[in-house]
Amino acid sequence: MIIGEAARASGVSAKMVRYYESIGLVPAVIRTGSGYRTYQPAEVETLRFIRRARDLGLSMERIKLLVGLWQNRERPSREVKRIALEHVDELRAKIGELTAMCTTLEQLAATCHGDGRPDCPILTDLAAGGGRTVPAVTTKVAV
Amino acid sequence: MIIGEAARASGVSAKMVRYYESIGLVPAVIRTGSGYRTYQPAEVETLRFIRRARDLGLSMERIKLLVGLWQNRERPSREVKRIALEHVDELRAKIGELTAMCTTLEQLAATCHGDGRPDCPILTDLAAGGGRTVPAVTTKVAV
DNA sequence: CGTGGTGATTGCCATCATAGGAAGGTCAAG
DNA sequence: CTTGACCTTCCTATGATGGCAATCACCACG
Repeated sequence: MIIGEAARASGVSAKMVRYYESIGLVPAVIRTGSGYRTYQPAEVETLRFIRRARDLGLSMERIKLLVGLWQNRERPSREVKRIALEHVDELRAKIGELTAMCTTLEQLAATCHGDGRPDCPILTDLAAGGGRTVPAVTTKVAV
Repeated sequence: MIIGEAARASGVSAKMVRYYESIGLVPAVIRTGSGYRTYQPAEVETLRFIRRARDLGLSMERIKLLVGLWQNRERPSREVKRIALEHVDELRAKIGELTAMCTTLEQLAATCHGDGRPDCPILTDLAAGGGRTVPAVTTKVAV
């Protein structure tokens, strides 16, 4: 299989396949005489694994760990679970942040009549400081 | 006021103040003879406005619109409300995505015994395809 | 055997908002 | 005058991906 076929079979774009190889997430594969990358079923499966992990919002760093654990038959499941739960914690934190923002904005919007008149509590609040906004604690979870 | 003072007074870093100027979010300010940017109270207030909008997770694009509306005394509050509600919709969508990911991962983690044994349903599921994962619909809301 | 079309290769640029640093100029206090 | 804090511009990096361009490889058809 060459890269386009492996891409279709795994759901990872050819571009991303090369990128994953360049950052060492997957090892370099065997090339044909003319330089085309060739993929074995096991390598396609790894790509699919990575794709699903990304769909769950895991960072490259954690996916790297998981791929390593996945390919090691001796791994303790404790490790895998720990990584998964760390990610769950981050997801929850992020959800909390977004929810707080959403709530604040909804409240502001609710008090804005939203017609042709210029006075607007949303702008007033942004200008004055609205002490109830939650500062954005930037985390790494971005999907 | 020079940039460091304006930064402290507004909560926006000096670095970001220059960046906002470079992208046209705020107009260029008057310089001293030696090239230092000088800030008037009104300009500091604008920076504070921007900072609060960012704390609510608004994109630069929307903040640009809001700053324009804020400085226009004739604006219809309808416009402001529309922008705010668009952002609320995006926040809700993002929260939904993250929640789905979180739920999936929590369920997987719950079925993993997490001890020294190597068998792990989390890895099994990632490898096999776990049809209940929600594909990551990338939106622009990232805080 | 030539040619056309599809797909591979590498490499560079862009995103978005922010952080860090280097190299050099400016200013106020000691 | 020196020191140190501050300013200036420019460059680089982040994370994951998309896009573009030049060049090359392959297959099928005439």
